[in-house]
Amino acid sequence: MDDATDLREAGLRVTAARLAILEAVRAGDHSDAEHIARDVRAKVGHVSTQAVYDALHALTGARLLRRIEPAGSAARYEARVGDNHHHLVCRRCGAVADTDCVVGLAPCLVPSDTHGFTVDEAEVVFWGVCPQCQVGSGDPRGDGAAKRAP
Amino acid sequence: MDDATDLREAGLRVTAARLAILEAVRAGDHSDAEHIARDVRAKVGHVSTQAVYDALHALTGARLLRRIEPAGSAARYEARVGDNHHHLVCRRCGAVADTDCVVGLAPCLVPSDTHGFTVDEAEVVFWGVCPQCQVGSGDPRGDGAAKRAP
DNA sequence: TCCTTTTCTTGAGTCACTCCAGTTTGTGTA
DNA sequence: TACACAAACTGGAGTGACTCAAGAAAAGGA
Repeated sequence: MDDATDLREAGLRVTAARLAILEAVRAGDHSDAEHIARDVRAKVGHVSTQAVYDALHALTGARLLRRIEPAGSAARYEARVGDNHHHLVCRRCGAVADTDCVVGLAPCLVPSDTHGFTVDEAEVVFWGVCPQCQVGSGDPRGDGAAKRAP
Repeated sequence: MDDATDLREAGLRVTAARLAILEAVRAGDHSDAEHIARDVRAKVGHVSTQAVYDALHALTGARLLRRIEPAGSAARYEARVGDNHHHLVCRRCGAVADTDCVVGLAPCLVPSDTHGFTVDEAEVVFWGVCPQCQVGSGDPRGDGAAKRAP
């Protein structure tokens, strides 16, 4: 798969910044905007934070990236799109891991009572403690699920 | 059930503000902090925003309230605690509705691969469109999820 | 190569909290 | 009832994560 082609097919222009963002998201593991911006800058030099947000929005809109937002932390981005998978989030350090959908198709679950809503997606977040934090048993970063410390 | 007793049992002091907050959360349907603060002020006169946040934290910590945070909107609070239910969220106006858990006990789902995480809760959010928004097909101006544009 | 449209930059602004230090108040004890 | 003290509250400042706006730069079709 070629990023430039993907961008063009989505009707977006191909720029070094976007290519770098796509690459950074793929390399990073559910990175947040700040993290991605840092990676991109390391690759292509100066890129403004706003440009990163803008690109992230465009890429998310074009379904080239997926945005997830676990409660209590900033938005994260991942390159795994097109399938309907869910996430494991660590309550202590905020680490995120993918886990496959139990059912396969969205919405993979049906609520017991829809209250008249037309449901098109079921988002499942599994809260728990990651292996690293289990080992370090104490709170490795104090701040709970807040800001993420890799 | 008596709110004052609940507070005392949780080791919290009983104040007019806290009682009003509990009542406001119960009356409102998944209100956010701003909303709750307004209701509380209407009831007991002046209460600072910080006092509201502080009380909301204390009450959430004491399991008298539950905090939910749908992506893209501010934290909401609800008084239904103790059971493991899930939420329906409207993509247009941000309205939130409860739906019972299909299983009953947390975690009601088990991920296909835990990646070593010890999972204690599965949070399920069903995204869709509420009845009002289906009818008005535009944005009805729900009290809203604030910033989520259609 | 030119021109249009999209992207990016700089800078200011907003929202939803959080932190801090000092004051007030609810409660258990005397 | 009075008192002491920790919990609760106040006002103000600060922070992180974005969002908005306007002008400059770059991509890509003609």
